[in-house]
Amino acid sequence: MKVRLGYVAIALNLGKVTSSSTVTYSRYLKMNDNERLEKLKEVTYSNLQALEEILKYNINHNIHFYRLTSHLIPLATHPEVMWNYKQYFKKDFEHIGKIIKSSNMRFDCHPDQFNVINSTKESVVKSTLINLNTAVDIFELLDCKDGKMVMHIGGSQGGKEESIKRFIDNFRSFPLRIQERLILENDDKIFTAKDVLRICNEIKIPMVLDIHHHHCKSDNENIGDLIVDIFNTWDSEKLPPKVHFSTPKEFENDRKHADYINPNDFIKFIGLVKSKVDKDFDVMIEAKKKDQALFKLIEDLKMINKGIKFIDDTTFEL
DNA sequence: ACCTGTCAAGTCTGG
DNA sequence: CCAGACTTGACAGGT
Repeated sequence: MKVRLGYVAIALNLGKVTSSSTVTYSRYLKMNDNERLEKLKEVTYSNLQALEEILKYNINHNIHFYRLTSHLIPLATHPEVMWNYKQYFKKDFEHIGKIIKSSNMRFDCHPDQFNVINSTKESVVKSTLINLNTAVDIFELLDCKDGKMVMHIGGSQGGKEESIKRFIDNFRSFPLRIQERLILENDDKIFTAKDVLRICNEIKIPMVLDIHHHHCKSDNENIGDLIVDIFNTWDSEKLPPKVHFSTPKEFENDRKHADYINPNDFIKFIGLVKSKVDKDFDVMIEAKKKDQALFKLIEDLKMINKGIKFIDDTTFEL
């Protein structure tokens, strides 16, 4: 059984390099027409350069998967701006797309929490649709066919059952290009792993298990009973199942992420999975120290050993 | 150089 | 019905 490790969005080892620079709308309003377009292009260019640098860093460190920032293109979906970034950066996207493809890197994104598929407000669902379409546009510009969007179910207005029904109805009303790229994750407040599994089975899309969220909100469900079915939601996918792992900051079930990963908890979890299912899978490390936390975990795992055998920088077998 | 408040976007709670 | 919490990084403006 092979397990690969990855991290989220920001490479701290690269210092100030960021692919999430922004132009805020209030800042934008203070500029004249020329300055506006110049600024948007300048920031976008710098974000794309940074993304390329981060991807090369990932490749150099044998990191096989990565989550793209949701701030790559400033104001791309703002209703009063909606500028045509595609027209200016087609070549740059193509170039970066080739880097991703040549390294065979798994490449996902996680639209921000104000995207709510099951919102009771039509305006929110509408802007969510715009944002998700833009995320798909970016995948397509990168020619990234396997890129997925990780989302939560959303709010619970009118009760959980009603909210689930709203989610499924709205999901089915979305264009296929979005449906095909959506994958769903259990959250830390409302929808448990079992809830999300049920939804994923009904609409036939893969589920990402977030084990930290599960500890925050589980309704006493036992993850060992669910893990086989969760992994099975990936059966018709090219990519292996994906799991998010983080260590709580202050106390057990603290929703905030700690700087680093507790290696013993990590080993315990991996052991639990192994006892239930024999499938390769990917673990996304979500920690404040990002890539540094990933590398520290790897060092810790090598030290503790416990039958974990690394077969490349970020992949181990057990 | 360092610190602080603000930023397009949602949801939920509690007054 | 409204204010504040939740929560994250970037950035502008102040010291």
